[in-house]
Amino acid sequence: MSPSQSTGYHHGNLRTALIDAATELLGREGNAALTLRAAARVAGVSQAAPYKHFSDKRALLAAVAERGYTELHHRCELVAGTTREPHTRLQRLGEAYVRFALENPALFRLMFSAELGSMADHPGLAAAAARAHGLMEDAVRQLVPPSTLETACAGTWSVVHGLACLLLEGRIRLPTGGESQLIHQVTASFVDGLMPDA
Amino acid sequence: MSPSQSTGYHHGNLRTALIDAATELLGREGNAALTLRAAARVAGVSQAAPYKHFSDKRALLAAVAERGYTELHHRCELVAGTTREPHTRLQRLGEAYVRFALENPALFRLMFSAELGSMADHPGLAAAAARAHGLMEDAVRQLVPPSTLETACAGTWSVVHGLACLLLEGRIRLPTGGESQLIHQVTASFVDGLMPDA
DNA sequence: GGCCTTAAGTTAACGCCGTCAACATTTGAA
DNA sequence: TTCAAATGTTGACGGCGTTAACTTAAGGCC
Repeated sequence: MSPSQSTGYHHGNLRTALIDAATELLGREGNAALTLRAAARVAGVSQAAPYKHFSDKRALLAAVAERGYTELHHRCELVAGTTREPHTRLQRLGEAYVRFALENPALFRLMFSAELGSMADHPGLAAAAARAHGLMEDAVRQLVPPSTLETACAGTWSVVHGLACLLLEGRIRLPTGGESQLIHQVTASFVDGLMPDA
Repeated sequence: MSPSQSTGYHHGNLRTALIDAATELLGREGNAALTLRAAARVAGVSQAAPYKHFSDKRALLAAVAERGYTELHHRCELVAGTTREPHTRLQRLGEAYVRFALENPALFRLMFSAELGSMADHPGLAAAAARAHGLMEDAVRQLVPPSTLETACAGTWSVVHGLACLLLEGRIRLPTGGESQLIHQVTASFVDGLMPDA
């Protein structure tokens, strides 16, 4: 019998079920609909049950965000694994980052929300975020001299993150060619600018 | 007698007082402390009074955000007015943007928060945001050919916005030299990369 | 100056939220 | 088998956004 089977009174795997429920609520109805009570309702337990598995609401949010970082990391790994050439690889990584954000708007917002509090309070979340970030750092390392690595890395992450945020909130007027082309052009021209001399 | 004088029962200028109160709460205690009831308490009126001036909480948030965009625009104007050389001007604009974000973290988050809903619901907010954005667009126009303006503009905004967000949420490990130097280097190297040929 | 519409306040209530204390049930190890 | 610990339940608290119903002050009109 799987550990996720319910036995009537005891749920079996409520922690995971709550993260599932929260993720679903976030994806389907947005951040405002993601409440502890709603997650409990979806999971079919009482309002206070989540407190046996999460110290407070932020702990559940952190678990959802952690799953988001893991998924982002997974997608980036796929892209990195199928692209050898360093410029192209970094550029595709950037595109994958932005695409992930646009496909999971509420989740992406949560992953960078101040609601989560300090990363220090959620070690698992910090680790998952660091793994995702590490992929990009590796790709940058193959393009720039070590002396400029930190700046180049911060710059790369900033462009893709900023582009994701601005598109997500509808702050950028889309040019002819649409979203995909803008993403391609912005990431491509940034990666070109990274090279010491063109 | 100024229109902001209270006459006992009637406040005199409650709308402005509520925006003041909300801005203060946001700055001193953060987003979570910014509630309609708290703003009303600070302004010294009852919990329902704000509804005579704002249709709902989001309308108050939009007014606060609008003020934020106006202040950001003001700061950027000062920088743009005192820097003639186009590269330097754009770079300083970027630095000013990031500095504004770091000095007003909660306000900056609100200005780009999905809580505000669509910009179409808040024309004043949209206009204030467009003015601030326009300054940057002008600076970019002096650096790149018209054919790449849109991409360059999106890229520029993305870097500075992304850098602001990541620093704000403590996601970037600070190199030796600290925040200011990182901001300077990232913006400078991006502006350098903008030029058609170095 | 008195009247009366209306803008701008008030109080009281509704349902929802996060959270906690007190209690109930199930599980598994001694 | 017994009993402690883990995992559930109910019911309550205060705070939130929001609304309805009521009260007060301001300002134009005769």
